[in-house]
Amino acid sequence: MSLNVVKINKYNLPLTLFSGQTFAWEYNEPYFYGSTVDGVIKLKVDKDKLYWQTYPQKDNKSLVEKYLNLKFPYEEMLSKISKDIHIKQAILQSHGLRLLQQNTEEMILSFILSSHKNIKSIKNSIELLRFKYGNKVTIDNKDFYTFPNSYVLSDANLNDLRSVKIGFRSNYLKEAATKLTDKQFLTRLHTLDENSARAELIKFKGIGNKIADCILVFGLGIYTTTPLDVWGQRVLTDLYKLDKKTKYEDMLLWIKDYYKEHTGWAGQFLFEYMRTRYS
DNA sequence: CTCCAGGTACTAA
DNA sequence: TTAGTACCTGGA
Repeated sequence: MSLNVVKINKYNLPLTLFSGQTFAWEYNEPYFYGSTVDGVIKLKVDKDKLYWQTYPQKDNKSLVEKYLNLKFPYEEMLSKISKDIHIKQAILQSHGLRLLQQNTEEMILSFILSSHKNIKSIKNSIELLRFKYGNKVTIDNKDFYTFPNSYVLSDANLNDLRSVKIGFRSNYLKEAATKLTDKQFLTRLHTLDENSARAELIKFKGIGNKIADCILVFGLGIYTTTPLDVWGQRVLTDLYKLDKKTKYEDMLLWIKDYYKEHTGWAGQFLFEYMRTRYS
């Protein structure tokens, strides 16, 4: 199957796909394969050209454009957030890092699995989940499995769900999937402002502050906030000298006030900076 | 064997 | 509102 091509500028694909926003990707030189709920996306970069194809529905340009957030005014944002030495270094170190815009349903379901687990373990569970409940798509003689939709997961037997090694999260996953089968919920979620959307997300069992912010930024494309995990909080205490006892909400208020409408982007750069510096 | 993970729910003050 | 604790499980 032939690949489509689109011009890109300052887009660091590997960094973006493996920066913790998504657990859907694998690299098989020279291709990246992303198994999402909307199908499998295959990508390859050659200088300023991005080659792509989607499966099983071919040539799904809108999916790729949206997922990779290709239309976002990147340079403009960079100049606005370059306010101090820390962020400038972070941008320099991770030039071309982008925020993806992933399917909201997949964001909710996959990030519920992320709590109190390490990245390797999260990836492993999601891979098992796709294998067990997703649709098989064969590309380049290799089998991929899409991320299961909410109907499939809401129907899943709890003991079967547990076999993907998600422990106590299996209840949360099934409950969330059931709620997500109501498509009006998602439609409405997309119309809400940041705080209303967060309030709705936190109603899910298994979603608290941090995961809600992940979904707001990586799924809904709301950039007035950012998830503050352990690394994000370290950014604020170590680089910006906030008191270590500051609560999540207050840390968030601080960084939101500082980076305004581009908080999500700044947070992503700083997170990456901190993670690679101290881990 | 023990410890802990890119958090969250639950309970008691 | 705030602090303390348990949680499935695999990997270090």
